[in-house]
Amino acid sequence: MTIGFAHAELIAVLVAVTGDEPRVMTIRSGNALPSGPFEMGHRTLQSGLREWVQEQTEHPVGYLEQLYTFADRDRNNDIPGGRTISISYLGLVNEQSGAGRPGWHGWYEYFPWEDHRQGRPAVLDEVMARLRNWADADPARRDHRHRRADFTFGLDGGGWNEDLALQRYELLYEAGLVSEAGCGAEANLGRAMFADHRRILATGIARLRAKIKYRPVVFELMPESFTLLRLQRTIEALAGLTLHKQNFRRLIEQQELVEETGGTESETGGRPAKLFRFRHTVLEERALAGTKLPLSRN
Amino acid sequence: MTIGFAHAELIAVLVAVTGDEPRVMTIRSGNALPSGPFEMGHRTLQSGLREWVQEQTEHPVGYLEQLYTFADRDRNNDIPGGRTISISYLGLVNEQSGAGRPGWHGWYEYFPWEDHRQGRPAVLDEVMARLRNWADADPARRDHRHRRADFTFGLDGGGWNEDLALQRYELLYEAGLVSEAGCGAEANLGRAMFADHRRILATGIARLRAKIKYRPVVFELMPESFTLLRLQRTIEALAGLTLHKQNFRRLIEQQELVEETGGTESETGGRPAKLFRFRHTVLEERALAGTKLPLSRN
DNA sequence: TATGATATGCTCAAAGAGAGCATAATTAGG
DNA sequence: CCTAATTATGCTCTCTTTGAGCATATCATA
Repeated sequence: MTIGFAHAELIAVLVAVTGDEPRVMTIRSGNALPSGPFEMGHRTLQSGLREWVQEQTEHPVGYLEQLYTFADRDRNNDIPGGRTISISYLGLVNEQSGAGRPGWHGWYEYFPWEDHRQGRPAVLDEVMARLRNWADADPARRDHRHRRADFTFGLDGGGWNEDLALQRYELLYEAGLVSEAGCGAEANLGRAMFADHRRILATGIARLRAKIKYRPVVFELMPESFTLLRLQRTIEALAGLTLHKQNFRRLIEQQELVEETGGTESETGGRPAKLFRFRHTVLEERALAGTKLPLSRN
Repeated sequence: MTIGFAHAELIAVLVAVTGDEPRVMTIRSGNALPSGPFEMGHRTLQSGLREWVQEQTEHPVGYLEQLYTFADRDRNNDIPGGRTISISYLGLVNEQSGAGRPGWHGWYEYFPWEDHRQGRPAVLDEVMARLRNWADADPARRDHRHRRADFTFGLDGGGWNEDLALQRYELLYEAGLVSEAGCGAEANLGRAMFADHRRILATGIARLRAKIKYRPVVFELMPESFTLLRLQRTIEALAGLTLHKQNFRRLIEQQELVEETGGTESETGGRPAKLFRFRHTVLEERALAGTKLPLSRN
């Protein structure tokens, strides 16, 4: 069988949360995600990326997970005689290291419609208005487009679903409301990025938002010890939602994900909060994968 | 920045369920997964793969999802002057088309310990015994290994978790109990495959087992109309578990995934069963992504 | 000392999940 | 025709999980 040739490139979505803001590591003043060649010397993709990120950013990467591999013909950087295959990864960086340094930009700069922590963001009105225009522009697909818009943006009675970040970006792309899709910069919603990097970022956000619900990955973004409110704020930042405080504590405690360090923190302006640390042993203790199938016991 | 060169290859895990057995499309009498070059002519990876599979197998592929991209140095087929990047996909094929044709092999031929529909499979005793030996062989990591084995194989009180198929295979690989890891063929558990194809198959199985719980992908494996028991048996085949019949029906019905066709089927040996069909509109109706976060409404 | 703020404990109702009993509608066998 | 075996389908009951909110505790500060 014949073999195709291609150029291989790694792209990283590095995430940190500082000051209750989810951030992503960027280059070119926030216009692109860090990327680099896949070097032949490395044993695996994963180890190659890890080394390379460490060098370039001086931040140790905790959790690292493959996101997606792109090789579309219409991607930029197409070099004659071959194609570029981009393998993207999601990496989580501890809060401490990833602090206010340059290069870290807030997620919601790129996706202002994704942050619902202060209630429904105002941009959503504009977004929906323009989606309606787009839907109406094609009489044949009008209904389908309206339903799709309502569904992805939570107007169909189902409510806002934070996991649909990628679908939302893709819809806006299709509707020509982001400049990466070729519309003018003046028509662009959110901040644009180089090539398809904003799409890759959306992929990472969606993946992470889904993952924090069934795997204890948030702790990769936290310092060694933390208060429960700090943990809550971190998750809220990622999900773009606010959580019910008491129920959040109940959830964390009943899952036995954390244990008290014994210390307290009193910088909070109120009653001092107990400090907790992640129980690393849970990683080899439990599955945490909630089956929803109605099993029979026999 | 420099660019790495590589050979690109696509590998497909094509799944069908016939006669209550989950099957995978293979070549070389069941020793390898179908694979092929990534041709330059295609617009996207996905479309390229779809075309290629259609040609090679004459089966239309319904659902298609990227699994994982491998580029490890120690993979076979390494050609001097470059590396092979393998991009693997999971594809679902309708039962009808994928029927008893040659090339389709049952999953559990390769992973006999994964099928718990007839109760705990007998091989598990041997598997665990040999894992214990392996664990005891290294006094330093003994405890950790025992805990890991107990956990992945459900002996730690948590019970069997069907989603851990990949972790189980990886553990057996690490323990040298599969011939792909270099142990002799006589020591191998299950049926071996070429290179790392069995690992890729395990990845596909794990992904599919997890996915059927929150996305209505099973229907890609079903004929147009089917009875609820048929649907249940299909899911049971994939999960390697038996389900509680009445509760299964309740679940399906309350989610409004299906609607009656009006017809019935009486080949069942008992009371005739109503026929149902998948409500394709649910795909654009609901999210089906159950958030487990304790939201606050304000 | 009163006030504001956050931390933390607890309750109550509603929704969901697990298990199993009961009844219905067929076919196969006397 | 009658009976047993077999599968379909309806329904109940309990236990757990989730959603919401009240109440109390413990700090800093004006």
